[in-house]
Amino acid sequence: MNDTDHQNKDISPIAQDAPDPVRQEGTNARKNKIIKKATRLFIKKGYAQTTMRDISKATGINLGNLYNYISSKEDILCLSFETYHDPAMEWFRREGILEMEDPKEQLQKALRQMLIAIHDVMSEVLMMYRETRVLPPKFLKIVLKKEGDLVSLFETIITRGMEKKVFNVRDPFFAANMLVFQLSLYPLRSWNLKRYSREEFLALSEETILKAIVPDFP
Amino acid sequence: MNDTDHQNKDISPIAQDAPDPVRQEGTNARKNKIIKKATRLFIKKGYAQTTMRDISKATGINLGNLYNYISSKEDILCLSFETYHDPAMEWFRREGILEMEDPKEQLQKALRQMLIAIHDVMSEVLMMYRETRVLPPKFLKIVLKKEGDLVSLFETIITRGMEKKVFNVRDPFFAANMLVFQLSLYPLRSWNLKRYSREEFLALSEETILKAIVPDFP
Amino acid sequence: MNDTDHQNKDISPIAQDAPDPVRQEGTNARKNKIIKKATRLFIKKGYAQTTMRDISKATGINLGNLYNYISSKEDILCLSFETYHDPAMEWFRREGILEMEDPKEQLQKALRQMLIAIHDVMSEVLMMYRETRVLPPKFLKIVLKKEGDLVSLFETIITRGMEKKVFNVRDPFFAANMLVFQLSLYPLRSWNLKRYSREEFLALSEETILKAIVPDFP
Amino acid sequence: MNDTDHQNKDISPIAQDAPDPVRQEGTNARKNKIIKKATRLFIKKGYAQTTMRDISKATGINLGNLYNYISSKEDILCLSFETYHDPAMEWFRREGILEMEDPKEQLQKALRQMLIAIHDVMSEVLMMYRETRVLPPKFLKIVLKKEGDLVSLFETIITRGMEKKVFNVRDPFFAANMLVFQLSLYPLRSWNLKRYSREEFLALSEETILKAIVPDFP
DNA sequence: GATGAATGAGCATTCATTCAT
DNA sequence: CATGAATGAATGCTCATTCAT
Repeated sequence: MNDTDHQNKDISPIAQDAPDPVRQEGTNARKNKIIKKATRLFIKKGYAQTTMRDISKATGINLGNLYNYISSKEDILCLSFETYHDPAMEWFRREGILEMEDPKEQLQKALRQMLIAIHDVMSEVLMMYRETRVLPPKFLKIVLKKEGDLVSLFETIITRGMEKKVFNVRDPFFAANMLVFQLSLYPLRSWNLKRYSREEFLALSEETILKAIVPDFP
Repeated sequence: MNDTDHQNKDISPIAQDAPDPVRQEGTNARKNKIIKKATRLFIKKGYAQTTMRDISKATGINLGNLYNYISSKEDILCLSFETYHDPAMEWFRREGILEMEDPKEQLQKALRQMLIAIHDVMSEVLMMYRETRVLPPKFLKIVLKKEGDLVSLFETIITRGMEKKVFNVRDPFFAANMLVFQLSLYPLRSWNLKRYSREEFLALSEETILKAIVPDFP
Repeated sequence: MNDTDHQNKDISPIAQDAPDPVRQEGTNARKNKIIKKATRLFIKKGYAQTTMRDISKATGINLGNLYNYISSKEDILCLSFETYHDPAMEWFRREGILEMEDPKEQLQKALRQMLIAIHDVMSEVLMMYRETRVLPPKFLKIVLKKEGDLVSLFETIITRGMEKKVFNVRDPFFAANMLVFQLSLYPLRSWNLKRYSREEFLALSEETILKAIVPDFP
Repeated sequence: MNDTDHQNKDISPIAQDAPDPVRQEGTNARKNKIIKKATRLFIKKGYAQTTMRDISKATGINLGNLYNYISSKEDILCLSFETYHDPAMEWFRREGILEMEDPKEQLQKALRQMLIAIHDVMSEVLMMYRETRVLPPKFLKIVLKKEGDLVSLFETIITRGMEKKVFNVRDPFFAANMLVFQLSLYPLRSWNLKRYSREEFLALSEETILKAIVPDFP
């Protein structure tokens, strides 16, 4: 009731870099465990089909006790989104990609970075595509905003490349949308793409995506 | 009790076009109505959040009576997949695309056809992406098979174009997968693409997709 | 959700007088049974300590099925209040007390009427005193309004008697409040009043209450 | 976590008045604090709706630690009854009312004393009326016994007044019951009596109550 | 004494499905 | 075919109380 829900900024991956590991580490470890295990269940069975009892069993944490770490089942889903959604963009920014000079190199590096990131959490991405609907409206807005931001980032890169005449697309915003969407090819279509090794897949994706933007590629 | 929201105006169009007044028409019309209304509910609220009571209310068919037309809630989902999944490929075949000579023209026509088809049932496509997980394994296999078939079709076209040197991709199977995936851009990303009119969107999609396959396009 | 709760004007005791017993009698009978049995449980164990399972067991109606007749546990409490709260005032009005000429006779009749009515549902009155807190705010307002109306009725009677010099109180509104409160003596203090027969109790109450209002009574 | 609502200003007044600095004072102060804070919660939210966590938060005493001072939630309720129930009668006795000669003066003083006492703890009285049901049978018996004793006290006074011909009631025991009940008018009906100041209310109550006992009053 | 994580029984409510009529 | 009451297992969540530290 009068508790503030969603005090969950504390699961950011940045915490791993923090030189000060002397906190309520136990509590956080528990919380992370819940998120991780629950995410696996959401992936395997779907959010609606996963019960709190499942999560209790999977984490080994007593059902009632679970609620000392999270505030509701929905809360876990939101936390899961935060855990697997944010890092992608964090990594993106951290690499200083926005400061790169050559648009072609810039696009290529950003693209590869994202392809790898998404490939490595592909089940989570698939789950998020599926369960977005269940998010509480407030949180949904945040998620879509972040997703929109990622598109904008690529739009900026593409626009710069257009001005420098190294890229050629009819509509940078559309191209950015398509590009970001294409990043999810593997998570959403992995059942038909098993024949490719990780490296093969990354190379093929990169080439195919860039072809639509960079003339005379490769 | 005093419900009056039985908007029964949407008898399945197929039933109306059929020149054959088969006797079980009534039964079939009912079944189609159930599928259609249930699909709208699945789209709006999600499969898990839609109750049989919702479907009963939406169709105006008594809850118990519903089970005279369908055998379970899951059954309705499968029927919904069939209804909106099959036509796409049916239209595809019906147009005699497979018999066309010029690969470029062939690809272009097939692509446009599919883009239109998917754009017009985009909500249904989005729903299917979301709820695939719920399908019983047996039926899931069928759905994936069909989806794989569609990819194969495009693979065939692309391969022919490669042989005729009018297309240029590194891996036809991969290209076909990416192409089929790109078809779903609108259903899955419509929230960020509202600024485009239907025609604008179709043109942009077509161009972007072809660029990765046809050299010197347009 | 989109059902209209509290469609429960149909439990008024008047229904018993109705010459037309051809309705959804079955449903209503069930609902009344639930209210009645649940009220007994609320009386015996208290609202919070009574579980829906208790009510299911007491009524012989399956737990899930219960919800076809009522919409929530809280709903049952409200229905119970309506059932046992309203009749008192209905009876009051029906007797045409407001039209009586002689204030003394009028007050005496009204008082006796109410004493009897309350004596006969004393456990229910006690329960209502106890559980008022649990009512949803909206419904609580209605209940207090009705209670206030009853006080106003007596205030009117007393004021008229004052004008006619047959009553003597310093403050009619206060006197009416005290009078209405005194009506509940038996429900709230029955544990200490067992020694009196019903008739003894009614006579003593009437006399004691009137003494404070009518000079030289009896 | 970051709670700061520990309003610890209300150490029990009894502890402050006590001239005896017993060593377990700390423990007793804690216990009194628990009772006091819990009572406020019982008043505001009801016994069933108040959780031990609420009490822990309100007192600033750790949840587990709470059980070092009280033995159960029910125990707190009993202690609360004792705290607010006993003083009334203590004050009564302390004033030496039982030794007074003139019955009229005696009744008037006793009555006023009780009216004031109850008026000042009216929320507590209301709470006790509501939650009596929850008391364990053994303790309930004690409470009712005390309440019965209070009635007996007034019965004695009234009987003496009858013998001295200064009072006139048909049944002293009934009159005493009614009188004691009338004392609770304010706690149970305060929502309809806000228009009176404390002094107005006390005067009106006194007059109305006495009218039923003392002939030719005032 | 103090802490707060742990326990597990219990609660109101929902819902797909069945079945007698 | 149609009805709608009936079933009962399941679900998310709460909470008094205990206990190791």
